[in-house]
Amino acid sequence: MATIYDVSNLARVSLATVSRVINDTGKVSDKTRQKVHEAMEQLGYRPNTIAQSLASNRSNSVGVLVSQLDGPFYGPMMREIESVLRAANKHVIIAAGHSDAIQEQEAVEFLVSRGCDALIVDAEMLANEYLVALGKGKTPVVFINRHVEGIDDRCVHMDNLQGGYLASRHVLERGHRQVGYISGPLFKQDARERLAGYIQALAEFGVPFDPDFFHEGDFLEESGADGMAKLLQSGKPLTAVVCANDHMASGAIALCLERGMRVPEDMSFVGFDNIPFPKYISPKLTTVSNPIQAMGKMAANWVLQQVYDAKDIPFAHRFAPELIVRESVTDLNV
Amino acid sequence: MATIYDVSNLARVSLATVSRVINDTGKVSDKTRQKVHEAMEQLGYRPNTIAQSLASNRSNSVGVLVSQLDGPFYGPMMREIESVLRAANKHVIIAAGHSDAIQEQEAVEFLVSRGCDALIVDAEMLANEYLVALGKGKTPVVFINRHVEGIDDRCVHMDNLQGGYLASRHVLERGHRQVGYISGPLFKQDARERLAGYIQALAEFGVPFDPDFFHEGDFLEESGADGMAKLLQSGKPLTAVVCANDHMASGAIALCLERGMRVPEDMSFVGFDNIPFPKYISPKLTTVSNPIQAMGKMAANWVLQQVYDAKDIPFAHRFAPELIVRESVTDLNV
DNA sequence: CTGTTAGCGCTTTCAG
DNA sequence: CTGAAAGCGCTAACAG
Repeated sequence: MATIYDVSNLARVSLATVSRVINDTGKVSDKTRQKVHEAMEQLGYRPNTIAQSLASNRSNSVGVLVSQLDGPFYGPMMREIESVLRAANKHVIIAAGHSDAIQEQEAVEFLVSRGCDALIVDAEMLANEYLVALGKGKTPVVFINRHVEGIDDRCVHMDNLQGGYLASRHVLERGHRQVGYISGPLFKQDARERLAGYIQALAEFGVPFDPDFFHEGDFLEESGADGMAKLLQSGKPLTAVVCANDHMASGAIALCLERGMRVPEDMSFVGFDNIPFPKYISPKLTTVSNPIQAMGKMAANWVLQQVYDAKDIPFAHRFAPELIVRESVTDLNV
Repeated sequence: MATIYDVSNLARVSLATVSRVINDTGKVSDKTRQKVHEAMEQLGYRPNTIAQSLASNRSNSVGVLVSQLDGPFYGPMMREIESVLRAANKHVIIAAGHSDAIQEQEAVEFLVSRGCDALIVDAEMLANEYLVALGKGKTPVVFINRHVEGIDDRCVHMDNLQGGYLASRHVLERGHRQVGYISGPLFKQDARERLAGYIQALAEFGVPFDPDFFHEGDFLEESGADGMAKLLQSGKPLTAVVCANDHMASGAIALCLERGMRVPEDMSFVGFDNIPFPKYISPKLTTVSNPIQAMGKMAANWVLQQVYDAKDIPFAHRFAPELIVRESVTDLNV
């Protein structure tokens, strides 16, 4: 492999000059630049990025921590991040936290110790204090999918409350008054916020919150079924259920269908996240979009801008969800 | 940040000795080792991996090229790869090819030029010749999900023919004789092999291949619907369709349901890949498992073994698919 | 067992 | 505009 030294020899210029044309830094006469380019071409020269990193104290790599690599959620986000960063010729180094605080912390430390220039972190389990400390550390970090007080400017997140509100208002507008809610685990902020949106919508329509219509799940499909079973057990005349994510909605619907109920005729559902389901499932789920891809892109752009001095890109911290009306809510007004 | 030099100072030993205890290479007396460890601890020393890489000519990073980062397919594969490699303290650098030959090639070159110690490549569009050349290059490469003649020993793949055969035999065994096939694009090897399995099964049951019962799709959901429409158009009494992947099966089933047919009563289906569908879809799809996770793990282990001198791990090149019988095939024998 | 000494390939002052 | 030279932090012979 040719080195910068070979190039400088062939082009009859100094190392420094070659380095200058590689990095397009400082002034180099067109003629010299030309010579250097020719020499590089001829030798098939490729800068050794490791050496560059060592000398410049920059790794040109960005660490990304997600909780899961699989699932319909993080893939699209990763896709955007990778796409933006690679276009800028940066590495994307991934690590998975597997929804476990210890693994998440290890992953963060791994990425930091690897000399990542910046981190994009989707921390599901790590405590706020840890994140604040991390945010104050030397390595720039942007948090995705989470809003942490005190480091607001480094958070890219969606308006979960608004999402929960939109979902709930939709069923209320369609005349439902016995509206259940299957929540995510309440130690998670997004779950709390979505629930707050539900409560806000209820209040707006003058519907009291009924504990019998509430279940705290864990965002997994099965807990949707469990929650549904619990809501049904109350014996009260439930007509609709808002679920804090599509997975739980899926589980809840499955349970209803199993018990011979029709959806949405007997029970309406709204999900959350708008994960891609196969087209032939029926009914098609009304849900709330989660702009996860836009957030991924934004986080990557933030890194480009903060760390790699990229041109100005308007930065948005908070992304708005949108209600996606499909077929899983029946209209009681007609 | 403390350097190895600080540690050697504090511990009153030489740089070399510190390096030895870090890498656990060469002989160091317990007492010295102890001193060094204490010094490292005290300074919170973390080796600079960039410098390590430069000096040792190893980046400790493995490049992974997948065609898509999203979708139900590559996530689980990435998960295994990341998990194995991080446990060995190696970087995983990802790049996406987006099912495009040029992007795939660029991604490969990006990863190579980044000094990855090895590559795990899932190349969808790159030509065999390119892969062979790549395999002969300096950077060790393992190919996943593809069998390339001439570099068999570097390929981790599944037995697609057997998979196609299992799927087809299943419907034949259940008495179907008018069996359609919706194929993947035939320029792809896996699509050809799966089709060959179908043809083999037909032959075994003495059923002639009928071009009217064949459609070449592109592995996407929509082409499943298109293909189904075409098969139906022949007017012949089709009773079952084998699809080269679950996505197309999904599209095909959707079309049948839309047209008022019942599945599996009026039309049976077998898919391929066993991607996770929500539980409440009905009927549950009979399909063929794709041991993509096992293959990911195997590829990662191969890298550990070949490049990082890991302990011996039995290596399997070819993984067997399994038929997963669920509810989408009706039994005509009863 | 331990220390000395060259580099790895590149960036970056500092002069000229 | 260009060159010389000093490292970046670490590994790996080679002596001892």
